Parts: sequence; structure tokens; C-alpha cells
Amino acid sequence: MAKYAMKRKERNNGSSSEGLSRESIIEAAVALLDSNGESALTFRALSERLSTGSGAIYWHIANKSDLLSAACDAVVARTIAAIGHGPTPKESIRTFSLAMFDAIEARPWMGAALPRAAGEMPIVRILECLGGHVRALGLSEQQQWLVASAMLNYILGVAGQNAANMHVAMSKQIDRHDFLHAVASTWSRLDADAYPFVRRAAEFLPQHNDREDFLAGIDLILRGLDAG
Amino acid sequence: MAKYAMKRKERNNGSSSEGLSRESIIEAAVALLDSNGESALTFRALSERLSTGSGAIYWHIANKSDLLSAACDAVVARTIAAIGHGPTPKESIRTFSLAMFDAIEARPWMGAALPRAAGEMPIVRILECLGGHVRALGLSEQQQWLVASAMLNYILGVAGQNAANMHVAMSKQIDRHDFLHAVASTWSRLDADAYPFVRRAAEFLPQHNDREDFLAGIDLILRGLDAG
DNA sequence: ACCTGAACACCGTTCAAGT
DNA sequence: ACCTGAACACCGTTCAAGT
Repeated sequence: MAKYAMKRKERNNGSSSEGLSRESIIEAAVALLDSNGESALTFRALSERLSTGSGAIYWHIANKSDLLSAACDAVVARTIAAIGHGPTPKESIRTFSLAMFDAIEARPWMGAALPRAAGEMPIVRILECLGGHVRALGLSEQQQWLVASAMLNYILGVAGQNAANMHVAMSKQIDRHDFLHAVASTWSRLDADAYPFVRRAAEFLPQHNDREDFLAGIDLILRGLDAG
Repeated sequence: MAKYAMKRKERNNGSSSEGLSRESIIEAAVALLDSNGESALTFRALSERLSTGSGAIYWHIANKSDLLSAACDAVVARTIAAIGHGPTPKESIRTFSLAMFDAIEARPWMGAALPRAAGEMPIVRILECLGGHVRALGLSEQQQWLVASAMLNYILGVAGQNAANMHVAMSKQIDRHDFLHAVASTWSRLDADAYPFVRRAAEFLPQHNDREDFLAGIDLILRGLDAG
């Protein structure tokens, strides 16, 4: 008498009143990623949370890469929607960049997934935002593209490093602060002749502010524009 | 009479005359990665290539992340060793950055693995090189760190995008050129009101030069230094 | 059209047992 | 000390079968 109908009933008793859909799957994926990180997103865990079969997801989602990209897109879209314009184009760029930084820091899985979504919607959204602000700076089209893509690459680079840092910290069961101390400690024991710069960097690594350093990088690129 | 002894004999008939060692494992890992990409590096394939048991590798290598990081390190070390100094600090930075770009473009697996090696040796090597050149620019220590890490993040961002692009292209069995055309075609069909910048970018995306754009980004950061 | 869930073809990692 | 290879505990993805 139909496991099918029972499952269907079960699912509709859950929080989402409707049946399976692309949106409900993505929503569940984001919840899974947010609660326990990238490794928590498996088709088995996802189908259990949605009270469905693991194969059912493939009717709505092409594959895991598509799922991760869609999860990023949902978060990026929400993040962008919440950002206001700044008084000047440059301020808008700074505000936007910081919003992206905060979103990525709040969700380490996105720092890892975003760089892998090259050319896809979440990246398109970010590029469009950057481009819109860059456009107001009065540069040639060629220059607009160069600046916007340089910033995109910089943001994605920081995103990746952030994610990698958090990943190691989590696997060692320590927090960000202890992790930075551990890295600094390793760096300070490097050969003094071969690694003078990194050894000095180790000294102020523990107390540096990721967010401020990130913004300083954005400002560096913006200042390069004036000098051009 | 010992499978053990037989295996040992078999291994020593191979190209590497010595037994298993960290170096020989890393060398084999790089060869595997170079020939068939990231998915080709499995402990099973690696142990077969080395004529050993898959568990044996764990005597010399902590885990897969360690292996990937060590493979990156081997390539980065070789790449850096082959770079000469430029006539000025800025030229040195440009030369170094391009060498890294070329190394990453030649090995897409490294573009994906490098950003995941946060704080580890391959990153330390890159940071030290950048720092050494930045130091010659006569900035404060704080400024030196900001510039070097901004460049590192930018390079890693480009590396990640490059890897992601190549990964998609390979999975679709097309080359870089056709892939860029496919992305451009998708972008040009985006909503005109919501994505004006990306739509215009789509027009010159196919004929743009990744390497030149990358260098333009480095120059942008370098110019920001003058303006500061 | 949409869903089920067993089955397939893999993974990284461990570990008792060997030499 | 170093190596073997079966076993463990997972994966993503497919697909015949259901409704």
C-alpha cells in the first residue's frame, strides 16, 4: 500500500508545506552547510532531511557541483539584496566588498565553494555589482573590466584562504585565534636566512585583523586606479 | 616465501632505484596529477604506480591533504628556483607573478590545491618571494605585509578561477577557447536590465588574454603603492 | 512527471599481520 | 622500522520500478 504515498504524507507534515522543489532542496542544503560545514552536505543527509529518496534530488538538481553553486547563489543573492549604496562609487565598492567578506566569514563553506563556481550565477552577480560601481568611475570599458575582474579575483582569493584556515582549525578542533597562533609559531621556527620576511610576518600575524587587511587590499586596488 | 620480498624486488626494478620514500611518493603524485588531473590522484592509483600497498603511503605521508600540499610545494619550489631577478623590485614582482601564473596554468590541479594549503610551505615560499621584493620598495613593515598578502590573495584567486574553468572545460570535453565562448554565450543571454555589465563583458570575453589581464591586476596593485 | 531506494563503482583511512 | 592488503565506513550517481 505504497511507501510512496506514506513518504509524501510524511514530507508534507514537515516545516515546508509543499513537496520537493529546487528551492526547497537548496534551502535545505544551505541549512545543512551552515550547521555543520561542507562535509555535512551529502545526498544521503539531504534526502533524509527532506524525507525523500536520494535519487529524487537528481530530478531537480543536476549534480553536487550544481547544488553547491546554487547554495552559493542563494546566499549571494540575499547578501547583495541587503546592501545599500554608498555616497560615492568607491564607498559603494568598499561597502559591497565588506558585505561579501562578512558573508564568507560567516559561512566558511561558501569561501570554498564560490571559487569553484567560475562563470556561474553567484560569480555573475558579484561581477555585475562590482561592474556597476566601477562603471561610475568613468573609465574605458577595457579598464572597467580589468578593475572589476581584479577585485573579483582578489575577493575570491581571500575567500579561499579564509575557508582553508577555518577548515584546518575545525579539523584540529581549535578556534581561529589558536589557529593563527599555531601558524605563527610554525613560521617563527623557519630558517632565518631563507625566510626572513615570513618570520617577521609571524610576529604580528596573531593580532592582525583579517577584515581590515582585506579592506586595505581593496583600497590598494582602488588607489591604483587614481594613479593610472 | 613472502609477497613482501617479491614486492620489494618488483619496486626496485622500476625507474626509481630506491625503495619508498616521501620524495618518491611526491614525485609519483605530481606525475599522476600532471598526466590526468586532480581526479587521477588516488591512494590506489598511487600505490599501484609505486608497486606498493595503499597503506604503505601512510607511513610517509599524513593524509591526502598533506600529499596535495607536498605536491604543490615541490612544483612551487622548482618554479621559484628557475626565476631570475628583475632590474627593479617591481619588475621582479611582475616576473615572479607571471612565473606563478604560468606554472598554475600548466597544472590546473595546482590552481585548485594551492588555495587549500593556507599557511603551509607552498604558500610560505610564495609569500617569502613576494615579501623579499616588496621589502626593497622602502615601505613600513605594516605596508609590506599588506601589499604582499594582497598580491598573494590575488594570485590565489586567479589560480582558483583558472582551475575551475579548466575543470568545467575538461568535464565537458572542450578546450579553453570553446569554454570561454560557451560562458560568453550564456552571459549574453542574461536579462538586459539586471546584468548590463556582465552582458557587455561577454562581448570581449572570448578574445581576452588571461595572462595579460592577470598582469594588469598586478600592475594595478603596484600602482596603488605609488599613490599611497 | 515525479519519486523510491537498492545497487554500482568508487573513495580515504585503518590496522592486524607480516618481514 | 617499514610494508601488505583486506576491511571499514563512507561517497556521488544511476536506474528499474513504482505512483
